[in-house]
Amino acid sequence: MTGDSRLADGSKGLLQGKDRGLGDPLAEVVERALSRPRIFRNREVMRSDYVPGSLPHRWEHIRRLGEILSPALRLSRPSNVFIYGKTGTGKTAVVRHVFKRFGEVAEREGLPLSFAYVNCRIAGTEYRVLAELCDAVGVKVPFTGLSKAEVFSRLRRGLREQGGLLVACLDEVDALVKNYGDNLLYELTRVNEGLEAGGLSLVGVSNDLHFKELLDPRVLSSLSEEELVFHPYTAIELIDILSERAREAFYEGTVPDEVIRLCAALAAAEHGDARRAIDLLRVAAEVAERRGDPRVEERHVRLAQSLIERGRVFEALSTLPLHSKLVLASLLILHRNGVQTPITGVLYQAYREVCGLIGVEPLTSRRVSGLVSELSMLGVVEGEVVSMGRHGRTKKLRLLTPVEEVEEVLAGDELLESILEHRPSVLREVGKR
DNA sequence: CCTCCACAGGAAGCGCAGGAGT
DNA sequence: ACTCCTGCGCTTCCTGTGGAGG
Repeated sequence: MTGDSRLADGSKGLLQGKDRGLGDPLAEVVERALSRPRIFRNREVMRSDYVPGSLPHRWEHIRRLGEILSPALRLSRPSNVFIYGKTGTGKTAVVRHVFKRFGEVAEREGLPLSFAYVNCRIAGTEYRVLAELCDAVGVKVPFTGLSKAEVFSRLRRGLREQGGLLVACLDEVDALVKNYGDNLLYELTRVNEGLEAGGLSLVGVSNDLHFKELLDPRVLSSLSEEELVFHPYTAIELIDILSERAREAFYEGTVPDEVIRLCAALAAAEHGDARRAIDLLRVAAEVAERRGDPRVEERHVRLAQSLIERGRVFEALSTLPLHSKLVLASLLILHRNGVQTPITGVLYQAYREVCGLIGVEPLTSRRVSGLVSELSMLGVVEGEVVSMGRHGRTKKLRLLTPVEEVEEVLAGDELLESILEHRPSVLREVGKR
């Protein structure tokens, strides 16, 4: 994910010493690794998918969710719950915490009760969400090949035959609904009809506060029989969270309070995202450890901040499909030639030329405009719709990512590297205006 | 005030891949 | 071998629109 150690390494540094040639190239690395002052006691604790034993400042939410779901322990179907709040406010952690505890109880008491956690954005499609739910009730379905209706009826049958309860958390449901509409949710909220014993309870989780507006009123009322709202953490709360993690993750005295306060303050400034705060502290500690410094300091945090940012950009850009890269390359070429904010038409022409240079069939303008929107959702470019009167209505595009970073990514690709020096003929027309 | 440009962006549908069932 | 299903990337066709210039 963001700022992982591969990126934090700075691969350039690794290459520089490669030809010294004498002896065992690993000897020094091994020695340094063993002798270096250690900062991490337990790295796991700082990972983003770690479920902590206690969640500071979320006791109330845990208790509420526990109360709502508690009928499950008596094998009666709990109300559906809808949870919303921004990223990194502890929604997922709270749900997982409650699921884990209840799961333990169910197992101890031998209750026919199971808990499923599905991240809809990662699952990606309605089919895969359904497949994961099936999996949770012990029904095996193939990756693909069945109609959704078939998978759905198998889920139903599974629930009926098992006669138990399934409490399913659909994390990031907004992603599902935005792409596929609320059909699946509607079906799922109705799955209990005609089941005498057992059934399905849903815990919907969304980052998007306006998500409710996308839902059919019937789905909404059934999904949010209960509601929980998570507010962003304040800087003070983040300090507690980080301190608690730090106590487990690091050796004593290696992470001073002011470092924690800095990480908390930086993350609080960006919507109180606890995950960001934890990532920042983790990467800062990794930087310090790699440099052989005995403790984490402010400069490590600053460095971590830029590493995470660059890592995110690099990751996002280098995994882009070919034509998105070509669009980006076109934008870069125009930028290099002094056109910082080209309009759609100019970009598309430059793109077609670029395609011609490397012998790739260009996509239609409609598709390219879609790619541009994707890039702008990634925060790589910015598009502002402007009206130029007689000259129509179009979009002014601008690179948001620093040029050098885009160059770095594109230059890594042989095919693209060769076109970056191109001087598009569109420029002449642009010059005329 | 009206026109009309140069697109934005929605809707629908196509062809293909990957896979299941028969 | 054949049919049927979904997802995906894409094209085609379309309607909508802010405002400079007439």
